[in-house]
Amino acid sequence: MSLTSHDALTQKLAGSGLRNTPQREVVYAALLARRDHPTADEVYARVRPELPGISLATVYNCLETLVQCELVRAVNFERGPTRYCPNLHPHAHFHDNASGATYDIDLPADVLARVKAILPSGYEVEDVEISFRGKTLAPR
Amino acid sequence: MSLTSHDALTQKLAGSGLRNTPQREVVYAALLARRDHPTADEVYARVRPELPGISLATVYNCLETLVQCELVRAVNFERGPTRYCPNLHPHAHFHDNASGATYDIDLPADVLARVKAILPSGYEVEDVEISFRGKTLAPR
DNA sequence: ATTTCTAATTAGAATTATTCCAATTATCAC
DNA sequence: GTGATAATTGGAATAATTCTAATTAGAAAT
Repeated sequence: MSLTSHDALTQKLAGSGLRNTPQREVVYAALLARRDHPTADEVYARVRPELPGISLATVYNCLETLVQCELVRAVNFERGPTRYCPNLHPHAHFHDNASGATYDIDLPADVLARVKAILPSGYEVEDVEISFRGKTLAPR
Repeated sequence: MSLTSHDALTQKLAGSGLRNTPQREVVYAALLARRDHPTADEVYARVRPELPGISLATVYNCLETLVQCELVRAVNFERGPTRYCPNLHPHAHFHDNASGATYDIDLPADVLARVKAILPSGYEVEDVEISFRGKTLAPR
């Protein structure tokens, strides 16, 4: 992990009164290294070579912590396992039926605004999730 | 269940080469009767008085069948159990953090079109899901 | 440096929602 | 009615996640 993302992590954690740890570092680094929306199991497999003693429970804990301090987004698609995404820009997700892959789709601010505007008054939105399902024609 | 929804069900099922059954009838009727996005367990509880011998597995089967023939939508929110919705108009969902309730939010065609338009070419969309999370101010 | 306090991690058990399976029952076409 | 197929059933199995109690590590205070 680069110095800046290490610092960003430490700082964000401190902001929530949490410590940085080797486990949180490698989990976050794994998400940054391959942004293919891995599951907790996949993250576990990727960090074990780096930190062989880490447990799956800790991977779950670290991922949850990263979601809490808003460095990572949890992505759910139908009944599949939760996937994790370090992309903090507003974006939607596209799930390829055939391959099971998940792609980030940039979400322009004006479209996001239009979507939020469909809510009647009295609904106070904290989070919006937009996901597509379909097939992709060319390799991405 | 009204005569027309009975017929609609029988016809839709026939269209997919499937039979209508007492189990499918009561499950569909339960969804139409209370449109509060029940889980499979909740549907099971609601149909048992009507059809005491029905099994939970059958409730799951019926719900899946109804989703397949497009009379019902399956709604997933984060890691919660799947909920079921007989509203076929294009709509989004709003999840109230406090109560856990799910509300349908009408989705105008132009907004849906704008959302679909964020996809680059090469992405062929089959389904869009938009969900909000937040709190509601007044009782709905 | 040691103690102390709390946070974080760990291994494994438990839970939840769902799916699978093999056996029975119901229905349709003939 | 008979045979073929679809649907249902109860219970076992599964997958992902969460919980729990015990241990370890780190920071702060002495």
